[in-house]
Amino acid sequence: MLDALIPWYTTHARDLPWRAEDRTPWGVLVSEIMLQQTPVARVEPVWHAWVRRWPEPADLAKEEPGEAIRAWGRLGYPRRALRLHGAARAIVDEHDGRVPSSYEELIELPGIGDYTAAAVASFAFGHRHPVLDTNVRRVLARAVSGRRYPPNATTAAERRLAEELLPYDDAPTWSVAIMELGALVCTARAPRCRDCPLTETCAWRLAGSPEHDGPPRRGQAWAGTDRQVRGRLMAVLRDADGPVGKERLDAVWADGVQRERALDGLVADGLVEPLAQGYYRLPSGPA
DNA sequence: AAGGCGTGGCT
DNA sequence: TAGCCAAGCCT
Repeated sequence: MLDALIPWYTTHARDLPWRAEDRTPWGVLVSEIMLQQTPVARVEPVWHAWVRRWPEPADLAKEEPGEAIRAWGRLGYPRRALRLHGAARAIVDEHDGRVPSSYEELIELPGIGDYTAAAVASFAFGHRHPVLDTNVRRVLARAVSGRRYPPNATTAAERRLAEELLPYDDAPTWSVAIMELGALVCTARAPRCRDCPLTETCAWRLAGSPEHDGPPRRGQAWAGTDRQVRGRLMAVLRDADGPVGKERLDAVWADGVQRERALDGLVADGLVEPLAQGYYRLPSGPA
């Protein structure tokens, strides 16, 4: 089933740098972390700058964590930068500076969960692991299960299906192909079924493209949340050369209770380092 | 296991 | 316009 995926991929794949012939495991790992919840177009320039500046895990491991956060720029979810820095240090300390190749070792690294461990093991090392990201889940929901969207949380049935479908011959190419189809054609909001190589056998199409049934899909509040305040605080610290006085942080949000809560949260998360005299900076410390 | 966690483009 | 959405992870 889904035999048309790889032929479609060979003619429609985007030319992305972390897929190039000369890709490195470190470059693949960096790309996968950056791509967590962040679109390709925003990742690409930051990825180039990152791997040029830190070509090996050891290069990043020597830096302060704050430098990683600053280089992360506006990709969002800056905890990922902190965890990537932590992963680089763990790779140096525990793996002789080389990105480990096994799923079991990869998933032990900070910021690497099931998806990213499977993706790096597959795309950097050619191993066979089901790569179950949001694109794959959506394509399988439609093409196989006849539903517009997959369940909110990944189910055992989805894992079983992904494992059953994954070929033993060149699993990584199959995985990147189904991901690419989800990203370019079988998109969430307005799928381009006319351009889809699976359209004639797609269970969702054959069922008449029914609307989503099941519990509503969870949205993410933004305006007025602590996340918005945290984002503003981090922007000030990122754009500053050195320590920042409290009064400059106080200027980003009027509600003092919420502002303090957000700042405390950033400190607790290790994203901000408090200094004496009411000054703050991006973290210099070990973690 | 449900919710927190950034950012910006697209419809 | 205001949501919706983007290669998730962690607790």
